[in-house]
Amino acid sequence: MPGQTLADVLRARGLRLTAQRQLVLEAVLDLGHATPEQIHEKVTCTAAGVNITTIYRTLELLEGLGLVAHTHLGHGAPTYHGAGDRGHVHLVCHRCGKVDEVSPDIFTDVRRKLSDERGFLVDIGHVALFGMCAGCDEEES
Amino acid sequence: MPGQTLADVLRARGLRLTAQRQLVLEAVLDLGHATPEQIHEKVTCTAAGVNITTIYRTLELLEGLGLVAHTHLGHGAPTYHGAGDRGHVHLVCHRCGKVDEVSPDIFTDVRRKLSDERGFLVDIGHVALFGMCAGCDEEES
DNA sequence: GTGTGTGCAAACTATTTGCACGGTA
DNA sequence: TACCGTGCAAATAGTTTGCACACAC
Repeated sequence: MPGQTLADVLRARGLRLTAQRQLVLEAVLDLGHATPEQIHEKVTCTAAGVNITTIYRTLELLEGLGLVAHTHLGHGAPTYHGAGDRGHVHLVCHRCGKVDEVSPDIFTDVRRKLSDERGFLVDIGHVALFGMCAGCDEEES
Repeated sequence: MPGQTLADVLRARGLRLTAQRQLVLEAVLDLGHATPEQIHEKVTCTAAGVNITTIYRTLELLEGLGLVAHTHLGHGAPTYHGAGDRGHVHLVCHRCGKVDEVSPDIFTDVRRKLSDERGFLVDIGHVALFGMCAGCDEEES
């Protein structure tokens, strides 16, 4: 029950629970991967009149609260997803733009190597791999 | 001698060799990882008056010719590098913004797994991993 | 009632496009 | 000479900021 959690987290910091904040969080969790604009669209379906500015401000807030996280999936459109989804790696197709997810388990070795050899701690929730998906690969030929 | 190559590649497609194109390519190769703006700055040192528009158009052209490639390294700033550098993975520090590189060899297993299990072909030249570098990790505590 | 959150408009950054001139081939 | 490439200005997309009103507490 995300609504509960949101209220709690907000209250704990002396922040206010508003319809917009609930809607934005709900939209993010619901859409899975979404740009601010897509979230705006979704929210607008339920509550017309919510400003895109509010979407940006709310996303920033929710990210600060640790409820959502964002990833850069190319060109420049950041996409947001629930922070509970931490631990999924994005596969982005260059050709069709489709975004898929895989378990971060396949990264275990890479993480260890980078940590040992470089002291670099990979943030799995923020990883995106670009390439070509199965469908587009077939068409390619 | 990239200049030679550039001339050849351009001629082969009936395109023209211009000072701007040479300068942009040189800047990209020289800077290693650079945003369009940084490239513009660099080019401007040598030849003032080159328009940022030209930088964008030239980068697009050079990328089409396979001479340079770009990667998204966060927030939305695309960075360009020589296509000959194909096969390096970027490590981007969330904290200090530093960009490091590692050999793509560490990705061999991941690539194979994704290819086998998902049919997804990872474009190594386009990979960026986010996280925290050794230096920032020490300061963090 | 008080102060935070929102909407609106404008500013800003990054990038793209249209058009006329200049330079390469 | 012919046409590509460039510079300039304006358009566009994405995001941020300032300010006044409204609503959660």
